[in-house]
Amino acid sequence: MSQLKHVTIKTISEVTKLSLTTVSRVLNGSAKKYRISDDTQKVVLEAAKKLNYTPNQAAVSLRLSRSFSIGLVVPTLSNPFFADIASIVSHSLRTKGYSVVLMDCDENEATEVEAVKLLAAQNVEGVIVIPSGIDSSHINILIKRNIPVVCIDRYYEDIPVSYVATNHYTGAFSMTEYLIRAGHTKIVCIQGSHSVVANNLRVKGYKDAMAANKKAWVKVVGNSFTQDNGYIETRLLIQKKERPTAIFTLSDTIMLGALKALAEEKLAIPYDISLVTFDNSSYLDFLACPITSIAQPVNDIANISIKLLLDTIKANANGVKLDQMKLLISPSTVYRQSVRILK
Amino acid sequence: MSQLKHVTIKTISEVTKLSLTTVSRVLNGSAKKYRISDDTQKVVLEAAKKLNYTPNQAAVSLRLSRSFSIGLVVPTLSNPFFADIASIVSHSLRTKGYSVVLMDCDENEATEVEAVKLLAAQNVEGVIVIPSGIDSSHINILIKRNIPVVCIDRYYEDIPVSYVATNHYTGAFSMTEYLIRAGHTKIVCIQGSHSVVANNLRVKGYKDAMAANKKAWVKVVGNSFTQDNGYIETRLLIQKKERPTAIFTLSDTIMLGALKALAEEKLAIPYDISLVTFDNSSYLDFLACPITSIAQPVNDIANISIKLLLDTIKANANGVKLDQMKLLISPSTVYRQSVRILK
DNA sequence: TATTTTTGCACAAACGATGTCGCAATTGAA
DNA sequence: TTCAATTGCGACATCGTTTGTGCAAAAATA
Repeated sequence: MSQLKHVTIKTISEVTKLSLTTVSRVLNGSAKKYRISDDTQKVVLEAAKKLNYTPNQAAVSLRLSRSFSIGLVVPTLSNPFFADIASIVSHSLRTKGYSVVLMDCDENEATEVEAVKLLAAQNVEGVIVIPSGIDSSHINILIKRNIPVVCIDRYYEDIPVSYVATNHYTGAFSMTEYLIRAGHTKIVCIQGSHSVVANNLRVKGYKDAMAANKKAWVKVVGNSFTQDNGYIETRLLIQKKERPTAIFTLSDTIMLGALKALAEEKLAIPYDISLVTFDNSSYLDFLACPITSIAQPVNDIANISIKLLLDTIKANANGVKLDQMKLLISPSTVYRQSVRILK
Repeated sequence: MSQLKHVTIKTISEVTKLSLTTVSRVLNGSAKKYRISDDTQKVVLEAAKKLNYTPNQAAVSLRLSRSFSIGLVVPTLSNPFFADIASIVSHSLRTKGYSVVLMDCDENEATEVEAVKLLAAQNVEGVIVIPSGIDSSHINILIKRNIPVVCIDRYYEDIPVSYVATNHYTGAFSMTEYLIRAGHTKIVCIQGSHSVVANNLRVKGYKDAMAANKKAWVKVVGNSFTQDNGYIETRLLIQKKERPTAIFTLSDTIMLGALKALAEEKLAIPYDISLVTFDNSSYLDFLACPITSIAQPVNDIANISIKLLLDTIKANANGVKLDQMKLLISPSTVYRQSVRILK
């Protein structure tokens, strides 16, 4: 069971009869700075290749006190929105020389606290977090250790971290206005969870748009981002005498439930009732009636977060403290055929 | 700009007037082994707490030559199947003391090779990889470095790594038999990419089931796991004189395309045509007609992979080489209302 | 030829934590 | 009182890198 010994610069040094120093300098690219001759460089490089050398990152990290890694904290990757962000973050950061330590928190706040502590102990150089909950105290662990943080989709009043999010408010506002311009007056909003800031902003956008257009028929129902919620609320809505002319579901999950309820009652979209939603899942195009939806700017959010984090890290390294940034990215609306034009 | 100095065991040693050795022993739990008195322990622990000490992982790694981290290589998290696996892997491994380094390869083989190299350099203790491509040479980098590997969903003939996958063959076979038992004879299979092993196994399952039941009308069309592919092939199929009675799409993406084509031609499921698929996305329940589907055993696959990897790591540490395992997990079928019973 | 300058490389000290040895002081036995 | 055993802790080397400093030999200048 020949335990194959690790190849280190020492190995190479012995093989090439050159000092550790020289080998190190060639291998980490500072050869010209220290005037290592081309011949010597060639010798080292060849030996390294032949021995299949890779530097020991732990040693490098220790010496340089840099980890070359960044933490990514997400509520759960089962949510496509978070998964898409994770996807972009992961391979974008890799091209910039960082590896990504993933922490899936299973939508559990306590788990998130643990995750953050672990990341702090690992000396990650920065953290992108999509918070699962309300509390912010764990983020302070990172702040105290001077680790740059960028939040996605949730804003903390009390701590100075940058954040970037969809502009839920304007998204919902403009979608509601679109319905109003199409002649709808009885527009119902089926919301998700009250404890989610994004939800409340969307609701506010809807309400403000209704108010701005002097619509009296303002109605918000529901309480969770689930298909069941959408199904139940829709069933209740359509069996009333005064049926809404349009339903605005605040997520695609809710929308699916609504769809099922409508199908059961043989109500056709958009003839019998109009339906719009938030999220723009890829399957919307392929439903019996393609559904008009607000699309979260996933790419922008991910890329801006990365840039923000990297800038903060760089500034930090130079002793500069960057101002907190609060970025709201406007979502786009994807118009399909689920809204009936009433006027 | 008071650069707050890192708190190390040295700091604690100075504060407590105890030696580095003693502090270290208390802090890493080997106090009783070295007979450190309770008083001393208390002193150290309190100092550590007050100073908010966390061990430097790089130093620990270097010293112990362990990284406490495991690599996870996925084609892309935009695919919910991979995202779900990543989700489970991430928080399950965390509870076992490992952190997960995520490598999203954007479905690009070259990127995957780079990702694997990076993981090797980081001395991860093991790697779970869902390969993007056919080639296996990069996996050898890990093998050579004695890093345990478990593959998901793809089997390499030429290298001794364990793998676990859905039993695509039996899944497709039994679904096809179900259609046959329901009286269907003209069953078309719309496949995904030929270069994906999973696809070919599913196709084989379909063909074998048809052959086993002496059905002459065997027909496989299509060439990619996309909605467009499903749409185009379905349009072609339904305008022929001899229209199939059932369509078996090999992924939900393909299914969505088929659905669109059927809706455009006002063909109702299951009255005019039956439709079954592979993947079981959560929205299948909420389509106009809920679609019968094969569900990949995501949880089992993820958990078994983890167990396999951890076992291999443990065995490796003891100098034992575990046998390669090849596990095929049978998928389940979720029966909904998209199949018409013809007899 | 003598002196300065440049070229090419090596020594040694870190980074933070762990583990092997060893030594003093305390306790117990004789 | 004496010697052995036990208790409680510290000095030091080490893991694999990087880097400031130093010092020969070669080249350039005088």
